[in-house]
Amino acid sequence: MTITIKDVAQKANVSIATVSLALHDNVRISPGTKKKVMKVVDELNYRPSRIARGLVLQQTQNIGFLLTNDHFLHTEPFYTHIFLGSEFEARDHNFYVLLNTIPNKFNECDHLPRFVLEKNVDGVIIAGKVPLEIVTCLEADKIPVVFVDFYPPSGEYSAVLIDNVQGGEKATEHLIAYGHRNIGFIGGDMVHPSIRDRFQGYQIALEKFKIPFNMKQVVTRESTTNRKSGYHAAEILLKKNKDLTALFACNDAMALGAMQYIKETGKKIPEDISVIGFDDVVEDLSSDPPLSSIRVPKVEMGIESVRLLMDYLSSKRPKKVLIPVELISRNSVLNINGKY
Amino acid sequence: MTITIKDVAQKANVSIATVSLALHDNVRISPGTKKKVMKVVDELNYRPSRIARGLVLQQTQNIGFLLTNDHFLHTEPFYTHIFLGSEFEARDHNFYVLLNTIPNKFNECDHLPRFVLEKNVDGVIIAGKVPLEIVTCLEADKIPVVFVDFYPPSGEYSAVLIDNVQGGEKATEHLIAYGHRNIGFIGGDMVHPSIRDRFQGYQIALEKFKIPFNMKQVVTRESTTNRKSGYHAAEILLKKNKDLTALFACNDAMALGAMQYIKETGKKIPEDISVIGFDDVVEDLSSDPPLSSIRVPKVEMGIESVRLLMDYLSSKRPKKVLIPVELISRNSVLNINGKY
DNA sequence: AAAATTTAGTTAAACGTTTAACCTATAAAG
DNA sequence: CTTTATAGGTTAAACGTTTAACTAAATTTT
Repeated sequence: MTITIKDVAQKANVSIATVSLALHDNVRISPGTKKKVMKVVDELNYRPSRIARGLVLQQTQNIGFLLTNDHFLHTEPFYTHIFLGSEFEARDHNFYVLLNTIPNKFNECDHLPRFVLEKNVDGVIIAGKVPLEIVTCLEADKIPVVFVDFYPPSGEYSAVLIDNVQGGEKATEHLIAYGHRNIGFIGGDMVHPSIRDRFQGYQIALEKFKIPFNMKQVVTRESTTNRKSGYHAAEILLKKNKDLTALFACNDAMALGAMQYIKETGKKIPEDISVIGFDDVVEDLSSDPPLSSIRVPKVEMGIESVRLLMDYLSSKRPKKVLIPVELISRNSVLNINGKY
Repeated sequence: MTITIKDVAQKANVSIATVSLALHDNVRISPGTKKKVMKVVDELNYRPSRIARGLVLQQTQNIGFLLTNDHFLHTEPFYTHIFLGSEFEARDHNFYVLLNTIPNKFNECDHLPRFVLEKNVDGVIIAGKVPLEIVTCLEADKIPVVFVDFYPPSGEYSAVLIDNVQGGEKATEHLIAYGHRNIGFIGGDMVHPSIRDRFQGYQIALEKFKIPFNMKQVVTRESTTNRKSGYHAAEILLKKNKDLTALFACNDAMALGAMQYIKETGKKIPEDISVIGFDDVVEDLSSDPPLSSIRVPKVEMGIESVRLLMDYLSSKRPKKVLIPVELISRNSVLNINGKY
């Protein structure tokens, strides 16, 4: 029913080889025949079957996109935006992106995503932290891999990483520029490298402006990085440090939790305490006041990850890209210069 | 390099046909040979190539998932959860889901998603409202289609739809059960059938409890359904109706906007005004107070949409499914029975 | 015991491409 | 005028499956 290269060949009165070569702009085909073929292609609205193509070319033109279930469901819209970015860029390279979430725990290579088992992808993008076993399994199968927002502790891979240190600096420097000198840091699970890097950025910024670093102004013992732990951390911090004028939370969820605690104690944001977050996932109008944050260009990260994969596919050389971040100034930070 | 059916056949000392038949549990193959083949399959870790399979079977085992750019980027996490549900179910049927966002405006069939042009899907799931032109184009290509959370004005299709009328009823009845008699309705773009249905549910509930319907307590003229229009609608409603004790917003975004307006006028939620939303996309802790809402089982909708597509693929008969919704009672609605 | 049926496999065609190897006519070189 | 090169195609094999049609041996039926 669906029209194939045969139909085109027949109607154009040439062999199917000629059609194929014409479509690939081969020099062997004269301009005249090329035009003739193209006309028929247009008339019949012919498109090569990607499946047949894939079979003979031994390539799938598919990219696997891997993240854990939790990351897909609960860290909206962070990873979904990265995914979408990868879709955009993949389209330009005529690739499809096959999403596959994996369980948070991973035991055996048997449970690798289908597209890996069935050799249905030319490469895989891994977004966020995943069980290391899966990396080992992919390694064994020699599947090209690009990591996004995560880098395994050992090995040499292509990766798209957020410049978290720079982000931590920018956030802290923004507070400093607005006159703040007693700045609390709300960190979560310090095992996660992003959090560590943001913390490092915080320290670098303090040092740069000769502000003494005080371990009392830092909470790094929360085991999670959600709203609840932000609330809890703010409580600890503000009870212990009466002189804090600003808080830097290492993600927006924690910042929201901190804001909630601050409000519940009857204090005003930003008049009494300024708050800045990280990730910029809180939509513009959905916190009160709108939360200043560090924007991470998620779609761009997805785009970049596909580029790195394409690059690796041809060069076989891993490459790392650091994605710069941007300060988004809204109304949760008060300029207190000259006030105290 | 990658092992094929030939390798298995060779090592098991049978023909490739035998391997294939054994893998499909064909009766022609004796249990002994079957076992022998399976052993080799296991040893070599063989998996049939889905591409070769697709070519001979003339089926892709792919499902296209279509939504507009806007829906993917701005209506988080609604459609992404539906998408994930479809991925789950597709996996069980050994299908892949190819996501493709389309621009909000659509001109010509040339710009159909690649997977349609290249005949790379056996069917398409369309989530949310899309330009009607695209439906026409798909119709012309005779591609099986399942709609989710949208139904085109004409034609007979498989569809997974939210029981919005029921939802409107449940929300309104909840308010009524809690003693509210003056209930405002915040609707958005009434062109969208979901909104109309939710409004209808509101009316049905009022009627059921013999509460007079008052057009003054209703805003249906907002052109969008976001936070901002919720804010605006609440303003109109509360200025006009001093006796309102509760608001039913036809989605959570508008509910949040309404809450913001209420708070800004110095009133308390739920003490002064109760608010209930719809969709339950606001995460448990991220509004203050936590917003009561009507939960829509998004993942289940995705699952159901794949089931309908599978069903259609074998039966060629369109089928519609109404998805029931659930009241999620949190703290934005006050029980005022006996208070007035 | 011959014929018919059943069992358990094999052979080969088909799916729709790509492309190396081959062919034929024409142009250029010797 | 013969040989060689070039231009512009065509033929056929290959990719990895599935499956209809075939076959040979074993078993059952007559």
